Amino acid sequence: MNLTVAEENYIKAIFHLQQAEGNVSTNQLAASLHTKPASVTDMLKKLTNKNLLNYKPYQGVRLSKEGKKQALMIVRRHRLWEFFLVDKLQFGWDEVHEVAEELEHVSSKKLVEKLDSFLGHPKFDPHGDPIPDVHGNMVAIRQFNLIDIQPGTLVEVCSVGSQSAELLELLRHKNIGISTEMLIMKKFDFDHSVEIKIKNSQHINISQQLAQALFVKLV
Amino acid sequence: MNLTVAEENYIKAIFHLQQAEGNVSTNQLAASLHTKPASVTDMLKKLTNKNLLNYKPYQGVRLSKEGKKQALMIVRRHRLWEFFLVDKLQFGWDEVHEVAEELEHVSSKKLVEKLDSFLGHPKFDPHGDPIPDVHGNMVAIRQFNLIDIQPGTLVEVCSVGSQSAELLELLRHKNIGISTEMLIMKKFDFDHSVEIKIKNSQHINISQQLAQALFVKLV
DNA sequence: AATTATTTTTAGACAAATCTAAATAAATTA
DNA sequence: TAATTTATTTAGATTTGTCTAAAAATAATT
Repeated sequence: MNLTVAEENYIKAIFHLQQAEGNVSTNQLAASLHTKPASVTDMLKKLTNKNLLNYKPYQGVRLSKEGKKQALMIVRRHRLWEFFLVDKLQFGWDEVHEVAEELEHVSSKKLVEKLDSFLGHPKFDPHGDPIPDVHGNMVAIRQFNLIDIQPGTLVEVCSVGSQSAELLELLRHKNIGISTEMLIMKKFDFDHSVEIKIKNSQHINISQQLAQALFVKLV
Repeated sequence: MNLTVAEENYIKAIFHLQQAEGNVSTNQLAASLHTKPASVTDMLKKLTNKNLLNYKPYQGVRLSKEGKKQALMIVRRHRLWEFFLVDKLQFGWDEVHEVAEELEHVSSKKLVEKLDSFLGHPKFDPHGDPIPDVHGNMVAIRQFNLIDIQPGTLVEVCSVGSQSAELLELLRHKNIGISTEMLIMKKFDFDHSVEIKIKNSQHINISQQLAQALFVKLV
């Protein structure tokens, strides 16, 4: 099953839209892909012939089993590259999307698996979205960057943004690890640092850089 | 100047062919790109309109100044990605070409420059071909991988394949550095190690891994 | 120099992905 | 329910990059 760039973009857009809504409409897709409804109809027919979609005219569309499998692999590539760009190339997490849109279409199986190993099999991308594994499995819950959490919220650390020795050293020093629970106390505008309180411990301050490297879930 | 993948592939092919020969013929290009002469003629007209080529019907073609500039940036991306694949993702140097063919078309300026920094501004790709810098300048001489040199040859170290601490430690220990001259004595089939003699020093043995990381020129 | 062979270009067609404009189906509202 | 609005599909055209077959230019050979 070899897909063109255009086909992959349709599959990915349908995947994301059908998470929220049920069946995805032609107009929704056209808006999402910055194209016209007539073009969408054409492509839906084509992808239906390839058994990637369940599509009935006027009834909207959903991914077939095979379509979902393809979508998960595209999302996997996209999020792995986003992680690479932030963790290795020092991109800001807000400037990686467009570049990852291009890299995701390089589909060498070997490249993707070696990249995954090189990155240390990350579970979440820099936005906190889960990265599907090689079989398409991924964590269901949405994780948040600590920097985005409002004061007063109780959260639990789920994963860290990189595996660098420097980060791990700092985490050990602050006694923060996976599944550490913490209450967000205050955010300081001056340096974007965050004051937190770890269960049965004192208040500590976390720098912007560290907060951006911590992914948490609400408890 | 935004080029399509097809256009970039033509520019790159012309660049490589005009190194060897003078003007590049339609048939040569068709063979090199696995396409038909008629298709080549069409594309040559198109690229000529974009001022990337100097082309006269029946007279063959050469890159214009702007075309050469574009070609050098494509080659730069290709070789940087090849270096990345071998040095970071542990690909064999003989299996990177096809993947790099795809990655080279991702043309984000920022991506390429950050990748270059991340890799330590390498001067040669894993095949010993020079990597053009951001201005299109590159070393003229062809370098060779030490592993490919025949016994009896006198060579001089020009660059090393990576900047890892582990490699640098080993080189220091063996007293090998840039511009070290060495005579290749013997190659062992069992482990692909190489016996060399450094000027004014004793014979030493170099492992396959180390030999692959050393780039030399003939003296 | 005339003929033959090779190379290159032109002419016309095709698939992929898109578009506009018109037609049709579905949903909404009076 | 009928009329109207909105959503979707069809029909036909366009662009990009390719192709085959035929024509034209160049090169090689007798």
